[in-house]
Amino acid sequence: MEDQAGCPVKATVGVIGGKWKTGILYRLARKSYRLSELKREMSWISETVLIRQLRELQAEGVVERIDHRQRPPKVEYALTDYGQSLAPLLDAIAAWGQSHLSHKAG
Amino acid sequence: MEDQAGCPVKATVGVIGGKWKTGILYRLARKSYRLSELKREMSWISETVLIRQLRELQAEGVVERIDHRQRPPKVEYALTDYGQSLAPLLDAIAAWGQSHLSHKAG
DNA sequence: CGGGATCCTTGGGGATACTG
DNA sequence: CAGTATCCCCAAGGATCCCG
Repeated sequence: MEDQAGCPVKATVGVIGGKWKTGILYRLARKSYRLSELKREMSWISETVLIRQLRELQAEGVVERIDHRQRPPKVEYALTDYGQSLAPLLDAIAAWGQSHLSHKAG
Repeated sequence: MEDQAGCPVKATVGVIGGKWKTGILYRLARKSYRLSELKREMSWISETVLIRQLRELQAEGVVERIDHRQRPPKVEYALTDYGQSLAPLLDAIAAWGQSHLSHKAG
């Protein structure tokens, strides 16, 4: 049962399709974040999973990890240049969600 | 641990976030489909799941089921007017995926 | 602060069989 | 053709403990 590789929609979902990835990317599209910041702003995600999803986004080349090599540790996460190409998509997702919430609220 | 309801990104993901939903919606944005057509074009999805995801999309109000009440049965699926508002988003998803595939291919 | 290693849990996806 | 009804499974998400 081949999975019709090469489907554009699947390609995108493969990158941003984790449970929290769009939320992470949406934030990173605005500013770079320290890990502790992300943990605070998305406190409903377990730390393990947050880091795992960041790693996967790195592996896809859309997020970069910037280690400032300081004591105490300071590590930032940001979109790569390539990841920035997702910005319009992320905005579209947020915009539709916004109108959807209004729609449901009446 | 509240899940930060009211987040626009989550609202969208809640609607289109199934494993195959974007693929289904992307097709329905172009034309209405009979169930058997969808099954053929997305033959890698099990029938059970395909129908389940269609039901969920109906429940969200973005897909409508049109029963022509014929023998043999003829049922069509299409986007609702509201679902049509997803079209730009679906295009953006497909467009990014397309460029992503080129990106990886070199 | 920013992780890695481990183990547990769950629900979304899937296979199969049957029906009007 | 267009479904429904079950049962199953595993990968993704999550909790916990430990570390430089």
